[in-house]
Amino acid sequence: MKPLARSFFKRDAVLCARELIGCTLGHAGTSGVIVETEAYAAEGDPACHTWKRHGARDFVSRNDPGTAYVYLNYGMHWLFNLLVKGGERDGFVLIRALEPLGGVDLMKERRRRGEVEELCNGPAKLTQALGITGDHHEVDPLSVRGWVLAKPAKTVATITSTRIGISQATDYPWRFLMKGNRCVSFPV
DNA sequence: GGGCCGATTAGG
DNA sequence: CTAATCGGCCCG
Repeated sequence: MKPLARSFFKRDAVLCARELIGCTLGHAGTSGVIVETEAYAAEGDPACHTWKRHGARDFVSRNDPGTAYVYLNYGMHWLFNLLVKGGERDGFVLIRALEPLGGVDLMKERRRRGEVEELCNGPAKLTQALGITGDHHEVDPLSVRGWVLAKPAKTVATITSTRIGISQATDYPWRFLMKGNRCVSFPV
């Protein structure tokens, strides 16, 4: 397990989303293996925030690759993305599910419920379990203390499907899951 | 300023 | 199936 380099986020956003499967994400005493992601492209993707929001476009131009893009959805759920920039396609990778690894008791405390496999099997569940909020918007996990972002020793088998929970560009095959993992949000 | 909508979740 | 709950966007 090696820490991800800045260059990991300096390439095609869709490729990056696929390669994040199997990587470890950690924050504030908790960590998990990334088992589900989705890619959103800064250009030409109606489902990406950059399509409508000036603020999102500004975020892309202002920040370095690897920076966290955290936003509030439905007025109550924080969703965690990583900025990909400087490669073929700029964009974001939404982290949608983790397999809990470390600090499981702390996760349960923060979530106040759940079987281990339901602690992080959704984009808003995992931010709650890892203690990620709007305070972490625009922070850089690659250089800020308390964060872990690391690569697995071996490559993992992934499954590709269309993105879920959106109403625009529903046919893009930009959702990635770890093959056979039970901690994904909605199994294919 | 008002109305609408959403990359979701838990509970009935 | 729906309520919860609020920032950003589009009007006007």
